[in-house]
Amino acid sequence: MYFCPMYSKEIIKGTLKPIILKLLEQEGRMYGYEITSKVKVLTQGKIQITEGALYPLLHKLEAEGIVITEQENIGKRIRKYYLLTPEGKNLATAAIDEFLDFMITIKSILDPTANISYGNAK
Amino acid sequence: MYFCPMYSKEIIKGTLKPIILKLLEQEGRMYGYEITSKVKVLTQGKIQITEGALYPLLHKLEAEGIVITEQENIGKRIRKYYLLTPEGKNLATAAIDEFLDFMITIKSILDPTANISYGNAK
DNA sequence: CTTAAATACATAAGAAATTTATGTATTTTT
DNA sequence: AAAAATACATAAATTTCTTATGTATTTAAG
Repeated sequence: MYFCPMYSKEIIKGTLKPIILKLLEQEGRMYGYEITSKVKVLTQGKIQITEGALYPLLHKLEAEGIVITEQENIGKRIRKYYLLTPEGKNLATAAIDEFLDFMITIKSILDPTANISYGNAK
Repeated sequence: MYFCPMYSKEIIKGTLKPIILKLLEQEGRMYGYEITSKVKVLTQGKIQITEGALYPLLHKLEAEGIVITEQENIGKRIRKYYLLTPEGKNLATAAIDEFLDFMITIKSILDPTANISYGNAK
């Protein structure tokens, strides 16, 4: 039985950052591998963040002061937790709100019927 | 009074193709400039497709057999209409469905509360 | 017990999508 | 008469992500 294929690659463009910021906002702190597995579970395998996309983005967010890191030793392995800075929290809220708003806009084009509302508008 | 700013650039990545395919499916045929203005109006200026993104994409869709063109002379100006081929219509339907599905998935992460449904699920 | 899979990080080369900039020319509005 | 809108187009640069590769530890499976 086959179900839940991954989305085509182009479609995910631009969504990684909001996803990561949302998860960090929600969970307080997360490490890289944890983010990929969490997203995989949450999306039933439909979104699989690649390491080549994740780690450079996390490093960039750190360089920009959006996140800070805490290292922990798990046995002989290193685990690097990422946390939002106060500035990062503001940015996260803004980025998530913008993305949700954006999705309403896109949906109004791609699925116009869904936009007809009678009294239960936002 | 200021409202309706444009979305940040990153956010729009990956949405151009589904938008164009949807509009062509809906309108039957459209020319490039018409697509940009229609999208601008539909989104209250929040999405402004740049020509540098639009035209190369339309040419690519043509090269791939997803659309065909019809030229018309408006005075001394040329207007190039784009139409979906039968193959393009199938692709359009698939791409739009995938995108709508993708948005449900993303929304379940970015706005988990919106996902709690009691009996009115799709 | 030893091999494969999972955990956990990282980076570099290349592809793809888009922005920014630039160009040409006509038509309409101010 | 000039500015803005219409209408196309392309090229260079940037951003974002994929693919590929690398290292090393820990757990599960055969």
